[in-house]
Order: sequence, then structure tokens, then C-alpha cells
Amino acid sequence: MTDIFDELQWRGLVAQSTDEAALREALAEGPLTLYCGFDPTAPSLHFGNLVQLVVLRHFQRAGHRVICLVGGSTGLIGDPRPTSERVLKTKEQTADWVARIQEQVRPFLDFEGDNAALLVNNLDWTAPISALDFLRDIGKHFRVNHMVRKEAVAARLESEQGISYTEFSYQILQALDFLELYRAHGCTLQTGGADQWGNLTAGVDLVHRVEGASVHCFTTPLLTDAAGTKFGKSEGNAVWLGADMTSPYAFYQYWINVEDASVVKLLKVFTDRTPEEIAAAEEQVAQEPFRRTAQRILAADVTTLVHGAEATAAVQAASEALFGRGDLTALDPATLGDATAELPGADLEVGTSLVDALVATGLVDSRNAARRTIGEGGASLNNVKLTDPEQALGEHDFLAGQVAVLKRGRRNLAAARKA
RNA sequence: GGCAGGUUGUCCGAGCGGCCAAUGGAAACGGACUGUAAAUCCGUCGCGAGAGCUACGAAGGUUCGAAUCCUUCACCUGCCA
Repeated sequence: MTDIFDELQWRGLVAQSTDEAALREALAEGPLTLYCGFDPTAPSLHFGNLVQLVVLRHFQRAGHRVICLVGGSTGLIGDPRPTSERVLKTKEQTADWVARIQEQVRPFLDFEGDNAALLVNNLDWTAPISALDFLRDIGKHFRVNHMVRKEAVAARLESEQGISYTEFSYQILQALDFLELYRAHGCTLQTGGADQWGNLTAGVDLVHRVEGASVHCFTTPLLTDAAGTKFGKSEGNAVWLGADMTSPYAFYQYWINVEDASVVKLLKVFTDRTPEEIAAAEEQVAQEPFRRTAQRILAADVTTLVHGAEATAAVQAASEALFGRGDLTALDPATLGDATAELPGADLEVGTSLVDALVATGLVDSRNAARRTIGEGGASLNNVKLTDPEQALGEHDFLAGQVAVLKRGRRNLAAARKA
């Protein structure tokens, strides 16, 4: 599959695009320059951003010039959400997050060599513009009539709390980026998530008005599971790319647990597997679902992409040891230590009640919940179901004298390390 | 500016002086089952071992007793200026 656009479509990475024929032609003519922006709304990128990073990666490999933008200015304003106004973050915090995200993005693209990706910050060209110049030079090109049609803005205009002028201006600020990158680097394509369509086209329009040039954009689809729920949440928490926010173990487990009905779709999106490999995986889901081969490939590939091969090997070994059929007490101390090192946990004294241990390790939210879980038969210690809420951690419960494995339900594990 | 209505647990949404930690639905979690999948059925779903404590926009008040009544404040909605 040589055509990049064909490949992206086959992978399910294209939702909506400006004139597809023109875009295909532009891509076929030779390397073009494209960009995708990431706003610093948190100290780490997350699942949704990973889709964009994967897209950029495909483009760079296909020989196109990739610009990765971190939104030092747009992050100060905030893209309006359809539901409610954002609370402004301080400039210091935003700058800190920009720095973190700039680092986080590095492994996904090649920033060295002939076709090095470019890392830019829109604050560099936005900060120097005066309010008056902004209104005269940029604002004049935007019709409010058109701006209010944008989905998130329209929703907010309908909502009880309305929308601040600050957030209303967001799309102009983002459009300005496209113009700037077009001028400075000949950038003619912007990509983004499905919810960014309005912002992307605002940029396309601005470049067209000011420079008379036709540029392009396309969005990736919102990824949902069979029930139509967004992917990227685990136990109600976002799946982050930062190891300090979502541990590599938790990250790997997230992918391992993907439902059968979605695993093929996610393999296409997030891995570099070929159509043949994916067809084989699909076949295995159908024929031998209990082996979870597709999920294992998905989890391994994506974890390697985000955390590296070494981390993947570690969490695979841990998962194997902890979820394997083998008796936990039979594990050798080294394997046990490595496996449990990946788990969330707590340092606990001999004699700590299991109720307290379940709370301390974060497996449940409260002592009540712990008792409930034990009462429901949903908790186990070293793979032995707990029945007595009053039971306490005994000396012999610490396997190899160091760690006890607590489990809630089928798949939530934690380590109680001997203090 | 005037008048009327609203603000309930993660979300939606009942309750309108005691039987209300608060009906119902969704989400979520656990069990039964396989496969660390889905579907289905059952259960759980503020904190606390318990007594009890904290919760129904905020602050006061009435009452033996308030999510429910009164006052003030904030925000929203509708009608009239």
C-alpha cells in the first residue's frame, strides 16, 4: 500500500476532509508539509492525542514534512467545550505543561536527519501581536455569523452559562497558526480529531482569504467501542501517555482488556501491522478468542510505541506471572518482585487488616467498599478468595517474605509490600 | 426593572414537614459463566465496625423534627417592561 491517504483510510484514520481529490493530488505530487497541534490542557498527552501522533508518524514515514505544534498560546485561552467554560490556567502552569508535552512527543517522530520533524510553539508568534493588530489584521477576516455556527460555540450559546469572549476567540487563534505555518514553512495540511473540524477549516479559510492559497485539512474519527462509548477511559480515569500518570502496567492492561468487537479496529489505528497481519489477527479473534492473541499484539505494540520495548517486556512478564495459571506461591522471588513492582501498591505491616490493605493499595475507595467487596466474594489474597472481613495480613501471606498480591474482581491487582 | 418557576447523590431525575442517605433510570463496581472479551441474570452503589456523622445551590431562621416552610444572597429559565 503505497498511497498514504489510502492507507490512512484503510486504517480508519480519516473521518472528514476538505476536497479529497485535491488533497490526494497534493500528496501525490511529492512531499508536503503538514501540522497537528496539541494544547497543554494537562501535564501529559492522553489516548486521544495518540491517534494524532500516529497519523503524524505515518506521514513522516511516507516522506512528508511534519510539524508538531504545542499550543503555548491556545492553551492559555482554551478550546470551548460544548458543556462549560474552562477555568483559566496560569501562564506558569501552561508553560510547564508545554515543556512536558514537548518532551513527551519526541519518541513518536524523528526530529533528526533529512526529514526531521519540527517542534514549534504558537506562543512564539502569538505573544508579540498587539491586541489592535490582532483585531485589525486577523479579526477582520472572520465573520461572527460563521463563527457562531461552530458546534461547540453554538452549544454554548444555547447553554445556561453562555460563552466568554475569551473562548469565543479560540478558533481565530488556532486559524492564525495555520496561516503562520503556511507562511513560514509552506505548510498546507492540518490534521486533528473529529471535534477539531471547525477549528481546522477556520485555518483553511484564513489561509485562503489572506494568501489566496488552497490548503487542506482532515480529521480522524472519534474512537468508540461497540456500545458507542469513547475509548480512552479506564476505571473512569483517562488513559495517559505519561508513565507517571498511567503506569506502563496499567497502560498495557488497558489494551489487553479491549473487547473482541473492537480489537481489530484498534489494531488498524494504533499499530503498524500490515493488512495481512491484521487479517490473521481477525481470524484468531473469530476462531480462538480465548487466546486473546489480537489483544496481546495490540497491547504489546502500543505499549512499545509509548513506553519502549523494555517497559513492554517488563509489563508482559508481570502480566504473565500474575494472570497466568500458575500458583503465585510457586513463583520465584525475583519474578514475583518484578511482577509486583509494576502494580499499584502500598507498604504495609504484618497484622494490617485486609480491609485496610484494600483501601491502602487503592483497590477500593473506602473501608465500607472493601467490606462490601469481600462480602460479595470479589476480593482475593494471593489468588485465594477472601471471606472474612476481619482477616489480617499474616507473616506467611507475604510471599517470599516480601509481598502479598491483592485482587479485586477478575482483573484489578495491587501489591501489599511488607513494610 | 417587575412577575413566575427552578438549583437534589457521578449524570439524568422524583420527592415537597417525620416512615428520606432520599423512588426511578443511566453509568460504575462485584458475583454467576467462560477467555484479564461481550451479552445475560443476580447483587452492590455517601463516610463509619457501630452508635453516629456529613449530604438535597449558599447563609441564616421557624419547628420536638426540614431536601421539604420562612428570610437573604448567588446563578439559571420563562413572561412582561
